[in-house]
Amino acid sequence: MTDKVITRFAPSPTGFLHIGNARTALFNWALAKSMGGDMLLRIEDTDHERSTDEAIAAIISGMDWLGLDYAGEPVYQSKNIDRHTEVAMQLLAEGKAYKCYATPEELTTMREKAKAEGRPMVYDRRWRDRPESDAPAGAPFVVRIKAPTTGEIVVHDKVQGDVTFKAENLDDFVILRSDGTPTYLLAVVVDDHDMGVTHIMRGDDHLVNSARQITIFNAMGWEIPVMAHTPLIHGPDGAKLSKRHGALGVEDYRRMGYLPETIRNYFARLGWAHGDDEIFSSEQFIEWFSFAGLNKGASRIDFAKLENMNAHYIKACDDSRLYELMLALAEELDDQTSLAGLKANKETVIAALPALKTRAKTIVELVKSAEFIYPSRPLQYEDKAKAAIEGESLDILRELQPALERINDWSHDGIDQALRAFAEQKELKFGKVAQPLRAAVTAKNASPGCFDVLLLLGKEESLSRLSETTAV
RNA sequence: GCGCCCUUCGUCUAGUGGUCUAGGACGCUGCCCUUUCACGGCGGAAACACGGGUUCGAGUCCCGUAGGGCGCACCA
Repeated sequence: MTDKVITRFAPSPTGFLHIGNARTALFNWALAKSMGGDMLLRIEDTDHERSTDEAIAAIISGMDWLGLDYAGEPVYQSKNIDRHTEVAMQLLAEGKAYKCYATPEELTTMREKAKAEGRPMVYDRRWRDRPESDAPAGAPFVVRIKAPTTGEIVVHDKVQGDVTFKAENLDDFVILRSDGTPTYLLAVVVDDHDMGVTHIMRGDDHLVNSARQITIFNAMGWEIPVMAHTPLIHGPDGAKLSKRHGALGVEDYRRMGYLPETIRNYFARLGWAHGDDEIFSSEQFIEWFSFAGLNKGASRIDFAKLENMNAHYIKACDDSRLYELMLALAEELDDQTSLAGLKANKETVIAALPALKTRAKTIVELVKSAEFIYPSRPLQYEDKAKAAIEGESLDILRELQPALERINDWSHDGIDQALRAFAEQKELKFGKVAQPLRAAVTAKNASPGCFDVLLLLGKEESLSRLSETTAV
């Protein structure tokens, strides 16, 4: 039991589940699963200003959508504040931390001076060894930890290797604010320890934090968990992922029509590799996951590749599930027209899916491609479709109409034979007949093949649309 | 500015001193298939940031330079 691997995902609820955090969760999840352990979820909600119930719900639903499960109930950091404070007091009592009465102004001056002298901007420990009697009576104070003043702190990182920081560059950071509340640095260490976390994997923007937190682990005499800092993901332009890149939250990806398995596979592959494997299941990912496969440098999101992978998973997806996904998306995007059309034509849509699947990169595109099944009447022709049914093509369609009406066997073969016979009789290339017919019936310039479409719509509907077209 | 880290095709990456005239994937592109759009099949262009070492031999090890990233709060 004591050997069981425990990882944790610890997002702060600030609006949505950030895709970068989601990937961190994915890695933690895979790590835990691969070692027969569990991943825990901890909501870092100590910043009341920014934490909302909606944000917490977004994180949980995002995890759920991605299929990332965690053991037990989410832990809310805000509920452990008393415990964090208790630890701070213990450190204070043991002389491993001290009260600092430096004012904000003093700290600002300190930073400016350090900057001017080209030194790291660290607190100069002016209260570290001053006697309590020097304390200004009744003045506010913060509690700072006594960090090592000499030597070095080494983060033994499973991804980055040993990263060394000189003690002089890491100051005595605050663990308890002047209002008595614990800081993030303290809270995380206490929670990680109390939750029995054995492996901490987080973005490498936390590397310096880890060095500081090691100080707390040591001061408390707690075992330091295995640490791993994963590279960050950047936008297509190489800059830090931000709003202007468009898709930040996992919900954005869902709304853009990506499948959860695509997101899992793509983001697992981003910054991590198992040889040349590109497409793999979550089971394989878990089986293959190891720190060794992680890269050190940041990587950029490539939406073209993401789309390609999504197209792959759409093709592989079961038709009835795809239909449900289409419904859910139409609902989420409040696309009432599609929602009604999809619901009213469930059988036809599902029957059309095998042909539609190969043409869609996203569920959004898939929904759009199904529109020909339930078009508004009179038909609204897309420009290119209109061009395909003008002039001689319109004449051909008019002559074709009776030929189609005579078809008794409305099957793939039956339609095939009739159309080819018609083309041969008129001495037309087959495309001269099929292409206008397809455009006339779907009102689109891109759709499944002619036979597929006629078959899906049925004889009556097909002829109805055709006569509407030729009646112009 | 200070600290830490990173650097193979446009992008994601394989590569752990010889098998690298550097492999795969996406994208781009040529051809084939074809009733549109796609799918699919077969090809092509495309990279070891630069400069020094070490070594019989370097994409792989070391140093420097350049470029990039992250961090530098009584925020998390």
